[in-house]
Order: sequence, then C-alpha cells, then structure tokens
Amino acid sequence: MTDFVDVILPIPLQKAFTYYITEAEASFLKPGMRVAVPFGKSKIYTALVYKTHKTPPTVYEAKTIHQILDKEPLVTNKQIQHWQWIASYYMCSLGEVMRAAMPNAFILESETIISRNENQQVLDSDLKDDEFLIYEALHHQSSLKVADIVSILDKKRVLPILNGLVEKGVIKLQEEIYEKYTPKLVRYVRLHVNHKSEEKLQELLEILNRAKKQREVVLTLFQMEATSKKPVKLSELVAQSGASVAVVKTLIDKNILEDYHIQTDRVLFEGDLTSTSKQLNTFQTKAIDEITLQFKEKSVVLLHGVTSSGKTEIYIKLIEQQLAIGKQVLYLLPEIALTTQLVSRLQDYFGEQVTVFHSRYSGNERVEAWNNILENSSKAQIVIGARSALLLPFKTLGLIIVDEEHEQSYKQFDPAPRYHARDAAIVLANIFNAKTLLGTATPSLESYYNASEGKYGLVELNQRYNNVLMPEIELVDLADKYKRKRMKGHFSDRLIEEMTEALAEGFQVILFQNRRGFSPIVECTTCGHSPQCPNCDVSLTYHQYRDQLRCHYCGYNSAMLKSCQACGNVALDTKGFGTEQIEEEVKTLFPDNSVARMDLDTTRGKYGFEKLITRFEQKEIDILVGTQMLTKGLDFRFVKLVGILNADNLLNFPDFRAHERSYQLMAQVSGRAGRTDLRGKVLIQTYNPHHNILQQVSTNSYYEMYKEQLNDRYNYKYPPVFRLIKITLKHKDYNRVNIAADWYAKSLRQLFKSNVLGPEFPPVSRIRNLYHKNILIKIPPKQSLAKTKEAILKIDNSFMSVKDFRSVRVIINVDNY
DNA sequence: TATTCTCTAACT
DNA sequence: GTTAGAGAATAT
Repeated sequence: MTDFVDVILPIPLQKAFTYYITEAEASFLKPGMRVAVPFGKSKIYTALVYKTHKTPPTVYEAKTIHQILDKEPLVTNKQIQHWQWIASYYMCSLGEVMRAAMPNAFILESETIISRNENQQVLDSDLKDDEFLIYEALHHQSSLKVADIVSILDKKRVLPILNGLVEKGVIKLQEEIYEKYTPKLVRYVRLHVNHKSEEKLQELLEILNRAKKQREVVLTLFQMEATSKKPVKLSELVAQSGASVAVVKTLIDKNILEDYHIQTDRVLFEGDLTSTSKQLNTFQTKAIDEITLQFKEKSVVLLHGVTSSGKTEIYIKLIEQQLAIGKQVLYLLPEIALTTQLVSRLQDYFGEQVTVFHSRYSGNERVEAWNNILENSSKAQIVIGARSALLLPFKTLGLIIVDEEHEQSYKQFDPAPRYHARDAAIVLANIFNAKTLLGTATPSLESYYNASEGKYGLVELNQRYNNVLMPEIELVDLADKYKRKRMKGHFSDRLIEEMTEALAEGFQVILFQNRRGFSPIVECTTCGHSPQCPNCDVSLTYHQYRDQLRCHYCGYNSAMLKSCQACGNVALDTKGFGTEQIEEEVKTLFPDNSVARMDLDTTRGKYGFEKLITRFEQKEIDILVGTQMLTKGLDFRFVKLVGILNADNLLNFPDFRAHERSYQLMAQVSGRAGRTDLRGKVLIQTYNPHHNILQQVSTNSYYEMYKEQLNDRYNYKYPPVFRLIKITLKHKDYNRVNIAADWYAKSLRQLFKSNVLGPEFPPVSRIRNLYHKNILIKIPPKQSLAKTKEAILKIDNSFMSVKDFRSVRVIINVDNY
C-alpha cells in the first residue's frame, strides 16, 4: 500500500491528518468528498478529502479509512481555496472553517452500539451486579446505546463496566454511523390499480353505497384528480372531503386506495410573481451606469446611497443582468431573520430562483439549500443569506452584493472562524473572477477609505426615491430640560408634543433605546449595594415582565429581590433605563395608543420578529419601542417620527469606533422616518447637543464625519490606517491570566515594541467565571500582515509549551472590529 | 473540539 | 473500596 489521503477534520487543529487508502480508493477519491475515518480510541468522524498522495507520514503509522461517503465531491475546489484563505487570514484551522461551513447533517458521528456476544456461554455467578443488569437487559433488547446503559444503571461512568464485559466476552461493541439528513416525504393517494377499469369502478361504488363517508372520499378524490390533473396529497384529500384521516386509512387498508410518497423540498416558494422590475429614476439609472463602468476596472464598488434612495431596485437590475448571462448571485445581509421584508421583495421579482440561507434554518433545510446550490439548480440562482452563506458551494458566481456593508454583525466573534463577511466576500468574488458591490447609506470608515484610496470604485446616490426630503432632525438638550422641569420620566416636552402630533395625524412612532430590560442597575437606597452576577463581573439588569434579575452576559437569572442582600432594607431603587421602562412610560403617557417593544426578549422564537413586524406594518401598533434591531433595513411607510431617547450612552461607549457607530446607528434609525411623500422628523435627546457627531447626524454630513474620524484614527493609530489583532486570554484563575498575559505581551513587545497595547482587563473582566485579559497589536500600514501573523503564531507556540500556561485559553482575533 | 486518561476528594 | 468531578493529554 502506497496511497494516502490527507483529510480535513472538523476540529481546531492546524495539522493535516493522513490515512491509508487502497489504489482503487485513490483513483476514486477527489478533493471535497467525505470519508468516514476512525479517530481517537473508538470514534468514527466525518472528514473531507483534501488531497491524495504517495508520501507516507514519517512519525506515525497511518490508519485506514473506514468508508467513502460520497460519489461526487460535496465541496468544490473553489470553496476549499476560499476556506483556506479564511483559515490563514483569520488564524484558525481549516477544520474550524469546515465546521462552520457544512450543515451539521453532513458531519456524521458514530454512536457506540452494545450487543450480546452470542457464541459465549456466561454464568450468572461470574457477573457483578451492574454487569448482570446489562446482561439481562440485552435479553430483552438485542442492542443498546451508551445512553441506555447510563439510565439502566443510573450511573455516569459506564465505560469501565462495558470494557470489563467486553474483556469477559459477554458483549460486543460496534460503532454505527447515521445519515442525519432525512428527505421530506409527502404522502399522496390514488385509486388502487385493482379498481382502475370502468366496471370495477362501478362495482366499487356499489359496495361503498353502504359506507357513505368512504364513498364520499372516493368521489372527492375523483373530482380533485379531474380538476387539478395533478397527484393528490393525502392532507388535501382529507381537507377537501371533510372526512377524518381514519376513513382514508380504512380505504387504504381495504386496498381501494393506495398511498405513495414523493420527496419534496422543505423550503418552497409558494407565491406569485407579482412584480416586474420597476422603471428606475434618472439617478438610479445613472448609478447603474457608473457601477457598470467602475466594474470594468475595479472588482469592488462601494454604493453610497442615502436611506430610501432606492438601492434595492439597483441591486435587482444588476441581479437581472447576471442571471441573463447565466451567473449565480449572492446577496448578503447582516441578519437574515431580521429582513423578511427584503426577502419577500426579491421573491416577488425572481420567484423560484431565490434560495434563502440563514442560521435559523434547520439542519435538513440547510442540506437542501446546499445541494441546490452545488447542482447549480435553477432554484439557486440567487442566494440570499447572512454571513455563513459565503461558505456555500457556488458554481458560477458572477456578483456578490453586500447590503448594509457597515453592519457590525458581518464580523463573526465567538466561535472561530472569526471572519468578516464583507472582506471574505471580496476574496470569494476574486476566486470566481466576479464583482462585489458594497451598499449602504452610512459606509464603514474602512470601506470609504478604501474607496477614496482608489482601491474600490465609489458611486454615490444623494437623492431619495421620489425626491422625498431627508427627515428634519432636532436635538433636545436634556440638561436644560431637566433644569427647567420639562421632563416626564425620560420624555422631554418636545418629544411628547411631536409624538402627540404624529399620532393624532394617524402616523406611527418609533422610539430607540439601545438597552433592553427595565433598568441595568438595582441599588439599595440605604447602603448603596447592588446585586451582581455570581458568574460575571457585572450588575444584574432588572426585567420587569418576569420580575427577574438577569445577567446579559451569561444568562444567569434570579427572582427580583424583596430586600437588600447586604443590609436587609426593603427600599430598592433602579438606576438607568432600558426598553421595558420606556414602554411602560409610553403606556402611561399615551394610554389610548397601542405600544409594542422590539428587542431580544420579545423576538425569541423562529417567527417572533416577523410577527411583530407584520403587526407594525398593518398599523396594529402605533408606537414601537426597540433596541438597535430597529435599524436593520426595515421599511415602514407610516412612520413619521423617530425618537432617540438618549444618544449619550452610544457616544460614550468605550471603543474606538463608538463615534462612527453612533453616527451610523442614528443615521440609520433616522432613515426609518418619512419614507413616503411626507417629511419625517427625528428627535434626539442628549446631554451634549454640541457634540460633533450629533451635529453631523443632524446636518446629514457623512463626509465631514468621515474626515474628522479618519483624522482621529490617523492620530491614534487605529483602523483603517493601522490594522489590529486582538489577543484574549481566558482563565478561571485571576493570577494565572495576569502572569500569562504579561508573558505573552512581553514576548510580543520584543518584536512589535510600542505597537503592543496592554494587557488590560476589558470593562467586564469576568464572564462565566473566566477572567479575561486583552492584548492589542497595532500593525502599521507598511508592516507585512502575513509576517506579523507568522510571528504571533511562533510566540503562541512557545507560550503553549509552558506547562502553566497550557490551560489558559488564547483567542486570536484578526481585524477585531 | 471531543474524548479519554489520571488524579483527588468525598462518599458508602 | 467506589465514584464523581476536574484537569490534562491527545488525536493521523
């Protein structure tokens, strides 16, 4: 045997894993196929063929593969190429990218099955109590799973016992793998072949004369078959005939009807093509021409169009062009579950050609989407999806649209790969020789910078569709309003006036408060003690609707306290305010109007968000209070007023992007106001009405904001001028993180000198009982990114070889913004 | 990452 | 003596 295969395993290890294969297997296997391989002591894992070769591994004996799982590659070469870029750029393993990319159902795992060893005589007296229990159980059931044994013995450690039994030859262990994907089958019914002829039919109806219900069902079936000329679903037959399922079942049992199954897609488009592409206005036409022109020279174009300027129509035209030349289009959105409006809009235009892919899909739904895209099926010419859609098996990608390019949620933070979807999209497009269009009303600083440096093309659209005016923005000075006693709770007299007016005219109002819950801090009025999370270094937020205290970091919750834990005083006060409190105040201020709240707490569940949006669209809700969820590209026609309750907690956020983000957020929220012919109004309450960002928001001066912020970034050495890599160390022992972080930072400093910041504790230094410490590396424009990463990896390796540090978790985050 | 191994403290 | 739990080692 001289043939070997290198495989990718879905684990965070940099190494390639090599297995033996036969010559026949070597000629059959292609990169991108799945194989099942033995891994570790007993388990069987799913691995992806990376390449076949004839070089035996030097330091270990390769195992043989267990089984080939695919006839054709499931993953394309271009995908692997793209994954490789992600793994090296974002400093993670290929296996981690694979895990993120492939639907869970493709990654099979084995389960241990326990069965009796038939050819061994066992004397009961040879067995201990536990062993006997298992032996006995196997007389009733031919095979058991490990979990069954756990429940039979009511013990956690069963492996030693099982191993003992194997040694005695009483039982056998077997690894079994399951296909996790189950196709969806729909049950259909038709007349059994025995009754197909005329005379038999007459006979049949005679017989059924006495069974009225059954006769009715058969007649309904005939009628349905005659009218639709399509196979009849069992469920439809039941619905149409009004009979119960039992009646149909009797007919099937009697061989009068027969049932059969047809495989269907889980996600089907069942609508009509209601729209054809609209006539574009002159600005939009001009923008398209410019984009097309820019694409001739540049592979990326940034479309900077103010809110409501009709960017979607432009996208639609560009998609049409790609479809016409037989190319696939990928449309990326920040969070797909939040943008049902846009999805249905695109489906209205393109109907069945649209495939949607997002994290709220079930495993089976994802498999279907994957297969459709891989086969370049007509159902998958346009793929709309969040970040993870980038990792799908495209065949002929022609264009990637990254909508709301500035959105933070394009960057993945927690499990690796910590990639930024916008940047990974550009790389993917290059692999396909395709183009990338970035669209937004408020470009991220780095994209606008790239555009002004000439790296990207830039197309600007300054006119709102139908020439609707930009909303009028008014700043309300909270300090002044409080002093002059013009406040009711958190509402200034101006906000109340405007709300009253808008509501009286029959319009809707949106209120923005970037904090959920009722209040973030609960405090004792006598001793000043406030309840903290036992696992994290934060105070607990009070949630009124369940009368709970909750930690927003780890999910810890407890009932609201009746008295102070420290001094026993019953007078507890709340500090700060969240969406719940605002909702409450609105209810008392406007008792005649309906109020709803939109935040993480009210949009749990698969359709929570959609339901809320629909209710708001249908004007069942007059006032909507919400967190930044409100900003995600929603299009409400009857909103005239947007109120931002407190702009200061945005501006004072401890992050170098706080100002940029505040601008984007406020500009986006403001964009929700007045989207049809009337002019909207935005009220921003703040203690700092002279803050530059607020001035820039109110005068809609993106360019000024950009210049000023860029200048700051230049001075303080931040992106887009410098690059950043953040290294986080986590450990449950406070001292160990400190020592480890100091060691790490010291090694880095030897190379990068003053461009290493920290180590520092983040504002919340303990989360889920782990202490965090951050080190930040700033990379000057001229310094090679690749070499920097190499150096970091080297340091990381020697760090790991220190025994005391091995238990410290190190997280490397490239472009951590 | 997931599993297995090894050690220790606390139980019957 | 047994067992649960934690920490460390290891995977081709």
